[in-house]
Amino acid sequence: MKREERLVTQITPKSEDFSRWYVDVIRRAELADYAPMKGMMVIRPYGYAIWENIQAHLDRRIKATGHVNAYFPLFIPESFLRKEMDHLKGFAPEVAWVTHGGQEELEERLAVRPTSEAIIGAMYAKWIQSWRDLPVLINQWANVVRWEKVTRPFLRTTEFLWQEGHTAHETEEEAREETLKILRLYQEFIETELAIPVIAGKKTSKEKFAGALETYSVEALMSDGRALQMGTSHHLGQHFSRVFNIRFEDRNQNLQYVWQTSWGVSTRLIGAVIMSHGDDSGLKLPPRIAPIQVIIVPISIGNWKEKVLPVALDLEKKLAAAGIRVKLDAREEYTPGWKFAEYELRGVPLRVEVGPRDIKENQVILVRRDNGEKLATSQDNLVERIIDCLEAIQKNLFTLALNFQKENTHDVDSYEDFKKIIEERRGFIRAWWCGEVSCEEAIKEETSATIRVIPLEKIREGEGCCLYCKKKATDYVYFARAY
RNA sequence: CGGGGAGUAGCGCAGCCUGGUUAGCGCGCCUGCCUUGGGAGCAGGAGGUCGUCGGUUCAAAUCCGAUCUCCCCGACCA
Repeated sequence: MKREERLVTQITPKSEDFSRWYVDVIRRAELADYAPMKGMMVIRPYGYAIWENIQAHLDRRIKATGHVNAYFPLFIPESFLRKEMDHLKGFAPEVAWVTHGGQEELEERLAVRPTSEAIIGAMYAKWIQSWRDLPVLINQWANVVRWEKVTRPFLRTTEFLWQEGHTAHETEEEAREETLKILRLYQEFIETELAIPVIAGKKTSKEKFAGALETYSVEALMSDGRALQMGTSHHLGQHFSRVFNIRFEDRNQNLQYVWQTSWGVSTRLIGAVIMSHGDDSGLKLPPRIAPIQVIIVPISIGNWKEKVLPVALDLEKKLAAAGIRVKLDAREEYTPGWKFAEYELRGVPLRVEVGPRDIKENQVILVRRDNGEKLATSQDNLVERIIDCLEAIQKNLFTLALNFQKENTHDVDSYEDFKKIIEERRGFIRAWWCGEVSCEEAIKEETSATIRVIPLEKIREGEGCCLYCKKKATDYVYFARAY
C-alpha cells in the first residue's frame, strides 16, 4: 500500500521498517506503554483484555485435561536454585536478587522467580509420599522476572506474565505423554484461538531448557520471516525430583523418584498475534481473542438520532445477548471516517455501519478487517449473519497465516542455497542434519539461523546427508532466524 | 554485553555545528461555530524545569563530563 493511500496514518508502514511498525502499533493501539525502568512495560487495558481472553481459552483447556490451578511464592531461596546445577547455570545470568528486607540484610538471598521449578519441587517433596498421590497436575498463572539484556514489548521484557504447569508422575512414559499432550494442547489452542499455524517439535539438546531431559516447542513464522517460539513443554525426567528428593513408594513398595514435566506460554503470544496478522493499517485481531469483536458505527447525518440510532442500539443489544463482544460508538465528537480508521488500527474484526441509506434499504454494511470487504447485508437474521462472519474471519486469518508459512518454508539440500535463502528471503528452511552440536553451532555462527525444532511429523522420507558436514543425517529439521 | 542512532508539549520533528529577545512547526488536546457514508473546515486557546545530575560561562536546548531510557544490528533468552 502506498503511503498516501493508507487509511491509517501515524504508524510506520510494515514494509518500510518492521520493528518500528511493531512498536508503533503497540503504542497507537494502546496495548502497552514503556515504563520508566529499563525493559519494563505497562500492559494497558486494551492489551490486557487480549491477555484475559487468551487466559480464558487456555485455562479452560488446561482444566479440561485434569489440571488444577494454584499459586506459589514470588521468591525462591538461593539454595533452592543451586540444587539443580544446569538449571542454575541456565538462569543465573538473568536472575534478579532480593538482598534486603527493609533495613535488614537477608542471611540468604532470594531470587525473584525466573521460573518456578525449584520452589514447586520443594513443595512437591512435602506433598508426595505414595503412588496414590500421583499424578500431581498443577498449573499457575503468574509473573516472572528475567533480567534480559535486550528487550522488546511483549516479545522479551524483564517481567512478563505466563502460565507454568508443573506435573509429577509415576513413570517416565507417563511424563513423556504429558509433555506431548500439552504440546498438542498448545498447538490446538494457538491455531484455533490465535489463528497462527505452528510447527510442533523437539528442541535440540543445545536449545533445550536448563535442567530438562527433553524440551518440545511450538514455533511460528512471523510475517517478517523470523521464527518465534510460542510455547514450550519440558520433560524434566528425574533431574529435579532427585535434587529436591521428591520420592514416593510405588505399587511394589519400592521407593522411587517422580518423573516431572513443566510447560508454559507467556504474554509473548500477544506479540505473535500482532506480528502474524497485522498490516500497514494496524492490528488485525482474531475474533476469538478480540476485546471488541464488533464495532457499530452509526452514520451521523441529519436526523440520525431518530432514524439511525435506535436501529444501532437494538443491534447492539441483540449481539450482546448472543454473547458477542460488541460496542456501539455513537460519539458525536468524532466523524465516522475517524472511527473507521481508529477501530481498524485497533484490529476490531468486524465493523457494522448503519446510516440513513441503510435504514431505507433494510440493510447494514459489514466491513471485514481481515480482507477489507464491504458487504451490504440484510437486517433479517443479522445476528446469525454476523456470527457466521466472525467465524469466517477467524478461519481466514488462519488460512492467510498458513499460506504465508507455506510460501516461506523452503526445502534445501545445499548449504549454498541455505545461506542464500536466509539472506534474501528468510522464513523456515528445512534440511537434513546429522545431530551434531558442532554443525548446529557452525551454521548459527555463519548464518545466525538456529534449529527451531525437529518436527514431530515426518516431513521427508528416505535418507539424506547433513547440510553442513555431509555425513549421514539423522533428522530433517526446521531452521530459521528467530526472535 | 559489543557496534550504531536518538531523547526538545500527548505524538512526530526543527533549532544545537557558530551559546545571547518571550524555544518553534505539524498532528493531537480545550472553547465556539459549522460539519459528519473513509481520520472535515474556520476562529480563538491551553500545554515546556529542552531525559537527569554536575561542570564551563556574564549568559547553556546549544559547549564539556557523568548517568538514565528508547530504537536498530550482533552475542544470550519465553
